[in-house]
Amino acid sequence: MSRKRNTTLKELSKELGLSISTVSRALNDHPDISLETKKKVKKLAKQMNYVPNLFARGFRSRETHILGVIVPNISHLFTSTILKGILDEAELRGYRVIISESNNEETKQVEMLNTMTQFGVDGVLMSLARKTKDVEEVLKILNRIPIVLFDKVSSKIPCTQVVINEEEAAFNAVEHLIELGKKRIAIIKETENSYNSEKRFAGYLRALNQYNIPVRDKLILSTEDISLGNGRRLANILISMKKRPDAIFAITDNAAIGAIKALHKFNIKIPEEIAVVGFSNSINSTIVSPALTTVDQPGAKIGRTAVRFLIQELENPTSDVMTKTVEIKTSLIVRDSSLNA
Amino acid sequence: MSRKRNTTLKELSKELGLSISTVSRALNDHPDISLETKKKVKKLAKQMNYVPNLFARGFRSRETHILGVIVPNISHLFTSTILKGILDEAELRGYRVIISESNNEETKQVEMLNTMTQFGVDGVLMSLARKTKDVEEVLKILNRIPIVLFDKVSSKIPCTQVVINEEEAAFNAVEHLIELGKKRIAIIKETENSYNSEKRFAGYLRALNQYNIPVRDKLILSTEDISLGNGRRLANILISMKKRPDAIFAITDNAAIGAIKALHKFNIKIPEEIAVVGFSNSINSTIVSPALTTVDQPGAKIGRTAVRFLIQELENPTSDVMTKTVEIKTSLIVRDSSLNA
DNA sequence: CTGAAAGCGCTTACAG
DNA sequence: CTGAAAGCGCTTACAG
Repeated sequence: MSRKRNTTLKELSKELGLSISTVSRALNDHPDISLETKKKVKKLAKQMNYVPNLFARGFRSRETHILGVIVPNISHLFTSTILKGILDEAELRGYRVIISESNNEETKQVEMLNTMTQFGVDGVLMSLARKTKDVEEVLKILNRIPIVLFDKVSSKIPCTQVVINEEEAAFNAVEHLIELGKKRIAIIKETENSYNSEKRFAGYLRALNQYNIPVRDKLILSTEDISLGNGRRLANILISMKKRPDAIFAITDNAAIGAIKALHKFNIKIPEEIAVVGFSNSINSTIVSPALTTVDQPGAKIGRTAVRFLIQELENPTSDVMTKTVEIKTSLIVRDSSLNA
Repeated sequence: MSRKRNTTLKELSKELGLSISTVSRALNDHPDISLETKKKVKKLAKQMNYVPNLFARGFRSRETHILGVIVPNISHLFTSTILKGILDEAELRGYRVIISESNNEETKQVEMLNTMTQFGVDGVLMSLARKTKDVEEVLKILNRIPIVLFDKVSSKIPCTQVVINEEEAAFNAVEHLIELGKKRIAIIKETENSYNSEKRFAGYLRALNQYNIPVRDKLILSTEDISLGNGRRLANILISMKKRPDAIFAITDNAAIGAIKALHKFNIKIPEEIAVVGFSNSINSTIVSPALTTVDQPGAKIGRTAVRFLIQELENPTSDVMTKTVEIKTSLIVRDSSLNA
């Protein structure tokens, strides 16, 4: 099938007997051009199905109006919700979005960052790969184009960072358990000191301290990979204790759901004997029974906010280095796993 | 923060005292250039952190190596799994991917298609918006660049289509229920004749016919929006029948899960009294209890296949119009909702 | 083996 | 009000 080539300004100008410049100006509603000419030009343009080659335009102005997005894993519900927000907001503002995955590999992340700049993206939105240690390469790119980090961020990279109020969210979750009368509140967190895990743990500690509840090391469990399986495994450890906890705060929904499954096996009543709270408000949290109390993270809002800050930076290049951290508010969704305790 | 501009060939050539052409050729390993020159050039290029401007390159060759992707909704797990496959395969073959959403609106779909061509994407991968009726505009675009459809497709668009074996998958699911000894098998499907719903319904009918089981209109329920809530609602109708069905085949997991929740409320034993089978193998299907028997759709494979066909078409533009339909095999995952019945 | 020049499609300062 | 020309960064046929 032979493809039609796109109509160009040249073709239009030849057809009209006008210069390319005039045609270009007419289409862009330049004030110099007479109304009559504009009409004529626009009419033919429509007829010949003219679409401007944005590539050529961007090439000249050194602006592509393309934003790069790098995330660890696109098929994570929370991530794709953020992406939705990014797409919406970008489109609204006339930007296109190129998305790629780092698969949580630091080398891949740097590689993607490099090809993105090669492609001439105007800026990059990025959620860091797990265990990103060496930020040298990222800083190099940051010298060339603006970057805005979201969700998985790092204080080692001086740029705008959009996150949820992790610490406060965790505090609220644990406070909720305390208000329920729970005293022995276990936490399931990550071994590695990821930004998110650390903050949520800090919130947990602050809540206990504020309510004068002793922090018990035995009730603080960690796992490398905070999955459903590991949630189940760690919950089993908690269940086997002589003095069981009366609540479990897992820093992800999946781990919380694993815990629920484990409690179920042992016929432990949720929330009467042990209440469970998760983090994310994933779809699963409504499917599991009892439905899971969890922290709702407004993904789309995070995405939209990140785009807004990036574009602001792009369109005001004179402003100072942006290094602010923007916190998006979360809310606790109380469901059966911690109700009527 | 003042941004460093990217190094250009011009800068390199000035520094080296060579012409731009020579530098370009050296970097591209043109056989004409002496090894010595190549070494010198490459060394400086690395030193000065030179990255070719792919934009300029693509602009000249009229190939951007960017693929456009349009999906109804990115934050659908199945969709994002397909996207994962698309990203992987595209990257492997040196293509970038621009993603956008149609939000299931036909006008938005056309709009996205237009801006994508404006952007100069080499080709488009698309899953159609629900109820896409007017394919005129799509055909117009198809005259300019190749399109490959996946998942939500339409026979009205003459191009390569990548789908799962919907009909056979549904057949297998229903056959499985029949082999369990079920005789009154209800189906929950979509009102509207979407490609997927129609095919799955056809598979259902074929299975019943093949096993000489009468098709009962009362057991065929439809809903506009095949959601969890509607699954629950329709299941309630089935439950209230004098002669209840002994199995429910819902054409989506969500609807199946809704059905399970409804059965649960009425203390109906699953699968002994009523078995349930879904379609998608979403994460939820393992979270719900009993775990749901469902059809696994290899999303990543669909994505990868679609990319492969598109690129093949791009790189062999001489070949005839491509209109083949590629079917990706699914498999039935049997879980507790239909086990030991 | 290397260079000067044209051209991809567009915009825009400069002339008229 | 309109046009000729330069230029964005690159590749490549044409000369030498």
